[in-house]
Amino acid sequence: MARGKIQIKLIENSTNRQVTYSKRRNGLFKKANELTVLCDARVSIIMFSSTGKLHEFISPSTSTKQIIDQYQRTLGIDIWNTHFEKMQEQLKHLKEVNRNLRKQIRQRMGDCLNDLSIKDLRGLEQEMESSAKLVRERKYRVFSNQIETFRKKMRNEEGIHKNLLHELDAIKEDPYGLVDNGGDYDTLIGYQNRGPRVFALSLQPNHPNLHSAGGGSDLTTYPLLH
Amino acid sequence: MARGKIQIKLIENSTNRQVTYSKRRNGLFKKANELTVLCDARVSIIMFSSTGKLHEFISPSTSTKQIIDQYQRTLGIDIWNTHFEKMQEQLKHLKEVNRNLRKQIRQRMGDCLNDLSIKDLRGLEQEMESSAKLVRERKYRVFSNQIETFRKKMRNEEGIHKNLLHELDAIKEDPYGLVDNGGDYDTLIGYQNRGPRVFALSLQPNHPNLHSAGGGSDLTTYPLLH
DNA sequence: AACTATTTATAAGA
DNA sequence: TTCTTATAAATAGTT
Repeated sequence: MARGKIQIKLIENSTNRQVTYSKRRNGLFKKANELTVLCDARVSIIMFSSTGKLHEFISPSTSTKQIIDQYQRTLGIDIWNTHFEKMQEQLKHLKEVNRNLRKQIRQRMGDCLNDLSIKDLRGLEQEMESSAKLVRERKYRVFSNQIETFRKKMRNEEGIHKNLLHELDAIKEDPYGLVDNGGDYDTLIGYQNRGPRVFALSLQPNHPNLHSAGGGSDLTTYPLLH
Repeated sequence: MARGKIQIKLIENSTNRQVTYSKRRNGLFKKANELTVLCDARVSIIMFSSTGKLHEFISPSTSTKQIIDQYQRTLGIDIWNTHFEKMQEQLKHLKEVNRNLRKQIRQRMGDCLNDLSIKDLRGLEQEMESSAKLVRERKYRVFSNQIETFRKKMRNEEGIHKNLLHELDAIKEDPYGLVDNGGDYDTLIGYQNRGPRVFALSLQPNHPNLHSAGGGSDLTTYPLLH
């Protein structure tokens, strides 16, 4: 429209086309903006170049989403709304279910009983009693399991303790038994090998180490005593 | 842009604004069309006038839905998805809450007790016992209310019954009393009016209708648990 | 990206 | 709304 009229048909020269696209795009957006301001309108322009590049204009007072939503509403079309509304319904439903669940719990806590008939109350009471029974049984079961486990541990520890006392007695009754063997290194070595047990005993005389029995760490004492 | 320069600001005169909107809209659409042809682009223009009227331009080779879909895809599917994903998260969260609520209820029904420690079990048991007490108390209360209401009704009916018997006796003692009254229908009518109550009593003597007392709904527990 | 001759859009009036 | 037209704005082709 300057330096010569052009026909409105595809610009063959790719570079020219690109340039014209850019110039006219700016022109279009400028016009759109002027229209927005002059006439208090809301305009959304979305365009893709032949190379697939996206450009958009949106009136400052709004957003593309708003425009498209309103567009849909105006045309009564449903592009995403089917999906969207389904989700909203699902949400609503879940909230309702949730509310009911909470109510149930409250009823099971002795609250919110006003809507219940005698029949309901009787049913609820009986159910709660039998449920409480189950809880109680479970409690006893867990409890007695623990007791049993503890007893086993105790018995085990008692055995260890008894053995240790026996060894201690043996040592006391023959305190010089080792000296009789004189300079025999073998025996000494043997003694040293057995030493740790004694040291363990004498170092922790008041610590029948209950923890070790479970297995685990102190592998020295436990295996030898059985 | 002719016959005088204008400032780009809202046109105060409503008629002028309307005219300008129309003219410039045409101009914009013409430009958009030229751009489409010259540069092989695809353009979507959606606009709303200040009065909410919708106008749209779409390049002949495509459709508004296509443009909008491509727009979404190009932007990384993220115009509605923010909203959308929020909803999904909310959904997920609600489902989780739901799951927990159901678990709580199951525990209160004596099920799913495996994860609970003795402490938990003890707490649950005590709570359930005190709750059961509340339910029981409520049951007694509703029940005794109903008994009381029923007694009142009974007393009332007994009174009516007694009166009727009296009347009957009176009639027996004076079997021709009616003749004395001659054609006076009042007595007869009075008797009939009170009749239905007697029928009601005699028809449901064994149905102290317990359910109806609760009034409300059976909104309770059970349907939700499955 | 800048320039500019020319075309096009359009404000105001009819 | 549409037409007219003087004038502002856009822009094709050039640098």
